[in-house]
Amino acid sequence: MPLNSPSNPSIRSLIDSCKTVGHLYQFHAHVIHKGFEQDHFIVSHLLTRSASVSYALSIFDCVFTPSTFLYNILIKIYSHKSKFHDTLSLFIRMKRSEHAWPDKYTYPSLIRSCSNECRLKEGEIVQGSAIRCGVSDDIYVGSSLVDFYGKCKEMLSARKVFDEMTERNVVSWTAMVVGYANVGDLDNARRMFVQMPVRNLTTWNAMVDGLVKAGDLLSARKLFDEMPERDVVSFTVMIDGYAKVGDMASARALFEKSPERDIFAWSALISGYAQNGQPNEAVKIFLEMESLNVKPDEYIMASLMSACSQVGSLDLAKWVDCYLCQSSIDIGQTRIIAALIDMNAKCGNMERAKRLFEEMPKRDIISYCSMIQGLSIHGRAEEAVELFNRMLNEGLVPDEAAFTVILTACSQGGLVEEGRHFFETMRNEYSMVPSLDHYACMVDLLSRSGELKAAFELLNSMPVEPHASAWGALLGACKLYGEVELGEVVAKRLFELEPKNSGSYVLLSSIYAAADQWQDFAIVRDKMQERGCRKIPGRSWISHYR
DNA sequence: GTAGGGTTAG
Repeated sequence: MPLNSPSNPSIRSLIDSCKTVGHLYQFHAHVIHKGFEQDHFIVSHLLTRSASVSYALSIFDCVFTPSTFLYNILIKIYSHKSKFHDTLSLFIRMKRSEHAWPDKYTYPSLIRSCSNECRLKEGEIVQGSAIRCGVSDDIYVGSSLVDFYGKCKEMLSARKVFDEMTERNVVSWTAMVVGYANVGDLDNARRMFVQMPVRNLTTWNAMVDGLVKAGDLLSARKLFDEMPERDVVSFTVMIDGYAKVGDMASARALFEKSPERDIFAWSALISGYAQNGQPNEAVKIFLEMESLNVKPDEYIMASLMSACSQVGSLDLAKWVDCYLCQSSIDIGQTRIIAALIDMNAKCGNMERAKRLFEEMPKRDIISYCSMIQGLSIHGRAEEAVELFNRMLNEGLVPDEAAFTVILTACSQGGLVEEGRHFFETMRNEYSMVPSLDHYACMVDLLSRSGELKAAFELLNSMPVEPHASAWGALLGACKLYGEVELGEVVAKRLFELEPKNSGSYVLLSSIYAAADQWQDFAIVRDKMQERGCRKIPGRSWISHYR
């Protein structure tokens, strides 16, 4: 490698020709071998090309007297990839150094690392430091501060910085738009958007995203259509918006129209399908993406696993599990482990789920619930109860969802006493107000085990109106246990709640039929026709309650 | 003299 003069301008192209991190390592070794590791020009290029924070630090630490330039480059790398504390330590090290002093280039990165974690107090101190350094009038410093206060939802402070800026550009204005949109103040966001002298693509995207996040899809789409130009971000923002409200047809249409598809766009569509009950479609899109050699990231894999959980296919789950383990994605992340456990548990691979679960350094409520639900789905209610108790013994505080999971498990396994116990525990020990779902579980549990009177009393004691499916569960049980009188009362409530639902009429009529009350049978069937509802075979929710 | 900073999507 020709490297005679350390400050040779061709050094940049030499470093740029390092295609992989491995090449860069080789080049770095060469630099050290030649004794050029003190050359700031070479080191700055190496730093900007280094892929990881730790590697950047190792290059940096070879330099005896790092300059302000080098500190600034490293602080920027830290502000993008590291925790606030590491960035701050670097800043303190810089201030103590005799060869470097913070300047106007230092602060934007430092402020950014405060914004990343919404460190309001620390950011204010950094702002004071910038003022003492005499760099607070810099447009980059000002814009970073506007963004920082916006991210911390302190729009009065953001406004103050913005108003006091001696010079503003499209970035400063956009930061204000983003800030207002973030706190839900769409009026002011729009006002800034209209007032600003120049708007760029980022500004438009930010405004569209603000409207999407506020749930105003119509205005967002209107603005999207008015955009002078659109990039993949513009499309992704809208696709995501449609996916969030469940309008997958519009999301798909825009996805097809998007001229470019990056990982965010694929992710928006896949997670949209996964979250809106179309898991097969999610898997299809994933395979399409994969065939185009786009490498999925952990967000996409989490969506895919959620889709698999819904499909419940063991083969598919095994394939995804293998795919994930062979990929470069770090499967140590809580989010990934949780999704893996959930998928394996729901698809019936309890051994794999259990191993993942037990190997976790610390188990949280989410992973416990995945395991409990998996056991419950596969008819292992007693084990589910055991696991729930283990969770309590570990000192974890169950939330509403956890109680829904355990009550469902008890209901499906016919564990009446345990179900009652957990229902009471929830109310008394954790002073939680049972939700409609919790009541519905209990009604279902009591109904299935033949305690129809208790179920009826529970329904009537509810502080809020139960949803129809809870009454439906009881009506189904009335049929099962031949309870004509109670069935009549319950059916009457259901007719009021859902006059068009044929299921209740069908159930009541078959209760009469089973009791040989054919006259009543005919009356109900007539009433059903009169009200214009038809029996839709196999589609009614009642089929769940047989 | 080379090299360094701020705004958008999960």
